[in-house]
Amino acid sequence: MVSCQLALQYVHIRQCLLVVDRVMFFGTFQLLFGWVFLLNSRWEEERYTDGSKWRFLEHKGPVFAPPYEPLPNHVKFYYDGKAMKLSPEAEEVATFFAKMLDHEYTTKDIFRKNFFKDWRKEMTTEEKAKLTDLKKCNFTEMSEYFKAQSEARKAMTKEEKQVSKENERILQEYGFCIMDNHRERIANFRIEPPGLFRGRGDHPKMGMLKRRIRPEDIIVNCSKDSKHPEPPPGRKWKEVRHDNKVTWLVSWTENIQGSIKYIMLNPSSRIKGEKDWQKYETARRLKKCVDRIRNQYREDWKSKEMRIRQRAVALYFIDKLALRAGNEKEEGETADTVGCCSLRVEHIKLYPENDGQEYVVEFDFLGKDSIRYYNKVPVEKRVRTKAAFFIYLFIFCTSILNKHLQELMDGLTAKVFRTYNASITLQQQLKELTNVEENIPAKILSYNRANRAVAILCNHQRAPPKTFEKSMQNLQAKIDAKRDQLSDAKRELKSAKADAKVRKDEKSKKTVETKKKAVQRIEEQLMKLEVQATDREENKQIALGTSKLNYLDPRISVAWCKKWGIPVEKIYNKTQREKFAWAIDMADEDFEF
DNA sequence: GTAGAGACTTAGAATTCGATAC
DNA sequence: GTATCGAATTCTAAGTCTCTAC
Repeated sequence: MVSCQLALQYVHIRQCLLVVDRVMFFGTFQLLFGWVFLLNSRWEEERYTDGSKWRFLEHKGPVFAPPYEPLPNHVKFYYDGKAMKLSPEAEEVATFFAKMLDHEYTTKDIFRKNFFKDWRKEMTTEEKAKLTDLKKCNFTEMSEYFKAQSEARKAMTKEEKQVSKENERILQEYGFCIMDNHRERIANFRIEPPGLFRGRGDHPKMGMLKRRIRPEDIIVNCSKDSKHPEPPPGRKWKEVRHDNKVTWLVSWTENIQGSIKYIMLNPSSRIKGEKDWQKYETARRLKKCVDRIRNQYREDWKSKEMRIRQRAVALYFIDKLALRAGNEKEEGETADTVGCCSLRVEHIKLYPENDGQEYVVEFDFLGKDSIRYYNKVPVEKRVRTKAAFFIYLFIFCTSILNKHLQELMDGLTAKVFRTYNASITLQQQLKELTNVEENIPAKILSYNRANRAVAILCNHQRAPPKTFEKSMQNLQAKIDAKRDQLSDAKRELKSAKADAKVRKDEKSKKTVETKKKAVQRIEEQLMKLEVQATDREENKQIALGTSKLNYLDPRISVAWCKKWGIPVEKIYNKTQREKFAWAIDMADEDFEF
């Protein structure tokens, strides 16, 4: 606990020191406050005991999507083969569809149906009467126009620079806020532009119109004593709130699901960094009592109460397979996806014996983001018997499960098991796979393999990149060329050696040395390419970044780097290093998760 | 105890950036 | 200088979990 507090304090101190770096942007005023903040630690304690998340918050408000620009007259929309001028409202919605014309979405019935229904709401009475069949609508010319525009944008190098200057200006003006005397980066300061809703999987609402968000929809959150963000001229905010128990700066309600959207801080901010660190500390606490909890749920399999037996089986799956909790969802409102507690009978098959293994459970269901989870696992005999009850009779409620977990350990929820099992797997895999003899590229391949083991555990998949085959071919071509280069270099070395044997002079000896070095250099380059190819092939369908960013305690990776003298830059890019700054500064070689 | 709102994290796809080869 | 392609970044959907009102 003491070390946790020290670490937390350290993070705060580091944040204050960062103010020095930021003085270029922010001036000495900020620097001065940074140090006052550093010295006034009592202030900190107060913030953590009264439940507030901040003392002072000031920002400029959100950046709205640019207004709709009507299409030039020569770009036509056709209905039933005839050109037709649409009203601006209907035209805007039509452009959303036109921009997606090449996408598979526009071929799906639900998407088309939802789009057409919402599009008609934006039409004038005459348009409504005339446009009755989506099949007769021709958006090709619109689509071609947008494609040409995007090509032209790519070609304009100089003007592009103007755009990025403008982006930088907007970033500096709206992309930062002041929270407790620190200038913090805002994650998503731009309001989501209007468009067509793209749900994942078979989403019943795909294609619906995501309406334009106006200042009147926006709730702004800031300090009472701050300079409040101004709405655009002649407009009003929905509300200006001063709630320091929450971390969001701006919120609005979206029209598809009726859920609230937020503008929050960047992962590099103090508020997010501390939360992340706490998450890993909870997972480390689980490590200390996981044996007791595992014994307990094994014991519970024998319980006379079915409720307890089922709970124990669910927990076993969450622990062993890193399944998500699986909250209940409103039927028909979202894609049909499940997690552990919402599994249904059709998602599981039970085998007394399968492929030479006893008591096998086969899982086949769509999880978060409609990613398929398929796994066949041998389980303990009792589980198989209880699982039969579980899937027939029980749809377990996650809040009851979490309540039980809370009793087992303070702060324990189903999600903590995922964090714990992911991090401990990485630590074990790194120990197992890192070979002392290997050079840095080979060690990094081992590091990536350890990461992949975690990604497989957490079922982090991605669609193979469209350019995958081509990129593999390119890499293979490079490897072949390098191999040719190597055999040429070896041949040259051989002949230089023979030459030196005959001549026996200094010049030919030097030539041999130079040729030797060339061979070594090419061998190293070749190995690097081969490692890269292996890595890319193994990564084909695995979303490596997800586990790396959300489940793996960065101190494990940083400690591994320190142990093998590998620069942290080799495993974390700039953004990742900013997010994990707390860990990079703190972790040492002996860190044990 | 339960439903729903609210706040926050986790997630893969889409887009943009920038290094490299020519 | 430009084209290409992989990496980095952005975007926003889709989860988890807590809290509150009944």
